[in-house]
Amino acid sequence: MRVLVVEDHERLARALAYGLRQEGLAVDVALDGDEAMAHLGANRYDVVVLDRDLPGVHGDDVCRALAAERSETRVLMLTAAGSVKDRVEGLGLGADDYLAKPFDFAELVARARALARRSTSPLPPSFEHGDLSLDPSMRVAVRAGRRLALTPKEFAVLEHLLAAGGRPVSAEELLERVWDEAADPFTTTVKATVNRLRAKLGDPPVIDTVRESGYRIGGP
Amino acid sequence: MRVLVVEDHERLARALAYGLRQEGLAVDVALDGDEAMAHLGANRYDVVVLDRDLPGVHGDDVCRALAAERSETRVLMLTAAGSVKDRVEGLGLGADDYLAKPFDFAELVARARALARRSTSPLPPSFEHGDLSLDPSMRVAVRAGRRLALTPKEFAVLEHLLAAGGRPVSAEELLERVWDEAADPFTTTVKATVNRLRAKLGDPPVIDTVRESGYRIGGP
DNA sequence: AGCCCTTGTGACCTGGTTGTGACCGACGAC
DNA sequence: GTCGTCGGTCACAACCAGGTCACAAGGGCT
Repeated sequence: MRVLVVEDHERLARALAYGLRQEGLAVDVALDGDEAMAHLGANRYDVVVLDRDLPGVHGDDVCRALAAERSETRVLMLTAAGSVKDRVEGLGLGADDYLAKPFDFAELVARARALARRSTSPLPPSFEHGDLSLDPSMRVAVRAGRRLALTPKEFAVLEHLLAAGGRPVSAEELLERVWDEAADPFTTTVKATVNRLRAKLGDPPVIDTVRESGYRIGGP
Repeated sequence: MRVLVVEDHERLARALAYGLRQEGLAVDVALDGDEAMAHLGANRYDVVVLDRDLPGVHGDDVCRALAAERSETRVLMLTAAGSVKDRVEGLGLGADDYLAKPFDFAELVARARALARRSTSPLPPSFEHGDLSLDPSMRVAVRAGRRLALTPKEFAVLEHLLAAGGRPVSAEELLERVWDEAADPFTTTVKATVNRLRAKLGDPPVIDTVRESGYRIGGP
């Protein structure tokens, strides 16, 4: 677990770093806002312990910057002022937690740990093929930089073809996967849908036909 | 944003629920630990405001149970005792934040919001999208320099769509997150609310419809 | 009490999506 | 070359997800 301590009082900064290291955390120190920004640009931290009153770039601005780039890094803000108003303000800025000086050191550690505990987010799968990309979770398909307006069926068919990764997919398989169990194998539905899909995909062609076997995504 | 209030003093529970609803949150109430577990099993909450002293299943146990199943739900613990020792203990149990009675209501709300923000993904305290900006903590939405008069439900829906960051959000998901348990899944409520929201947002359109997938914030 | 704002509700409308069959065109077998 | 088969193309109609609207219940505020 990696922590950045941002605190302009050098004495306090050292004490914090020492204490946190004793707890088994990896700690870097920044003595002002600019230094903090530099560290944050260079490394990935789980938690930033951030003094609000800083020379140079203000603590609030560091906080805002992190929020603006949707960083994974959590912010635990420290402040001299302990009034309720300040606390609410700090949380409003995008801080994830707030501690007023003077604080108990055990509490600081406990809070830092609580913040770091769940800071991971899984990446959704998406497909790329040449100038075509498709993101199922976003429900977005892009060809050559242009967003495609695909209908649900078209999107689902394209998704399956991409997921097959070049393997030919038969009409029966598509019927089974994309359509529901009421699928009538003797209709021309798949043909029609693929036809419309191809039209929307434009040139050069993406979907090849393999006679007797079905459709597949063409070579790059 | 969906919240479960667990508090055995009915009077306080009602007051909390009322106040949080005023803030535009969807609130359910449980009056003891067993009720709490039942609610937690049935629904997905962003935050649980949890009294520590409870009849039946103790607050600490509710907390442990959530921690054990690595739930996404954040716990904001309330306690009569305000000593530092208690606070550390609470955090150690898996609570994400801790508030001693008597507490300031504005702070409770701010902390609940901050916790909820963490639970979905690390989100900035405010959203910007084109000429639209929205600040949840201030409950202010602005389009093209003009402040929008949004109702609580409209605001919450817009907030969720912005928080989803372009991912389509289904009507079910919105019902689940913005409305509380009293919501009837077979009604046209979401449609109507989105309709009114669109009208207030004006042109050009901000909310796209993705057929069979839901609504999403449109392209930049 | 009376007013107004918010929200829920159902009826109705609408346009895109999809299924369908007729027809066409390409390719391979002989 | 001729034929047969498979796949492509097209226009059309039905369907249904979603949009719109008016109204009413509920609750807060004066």
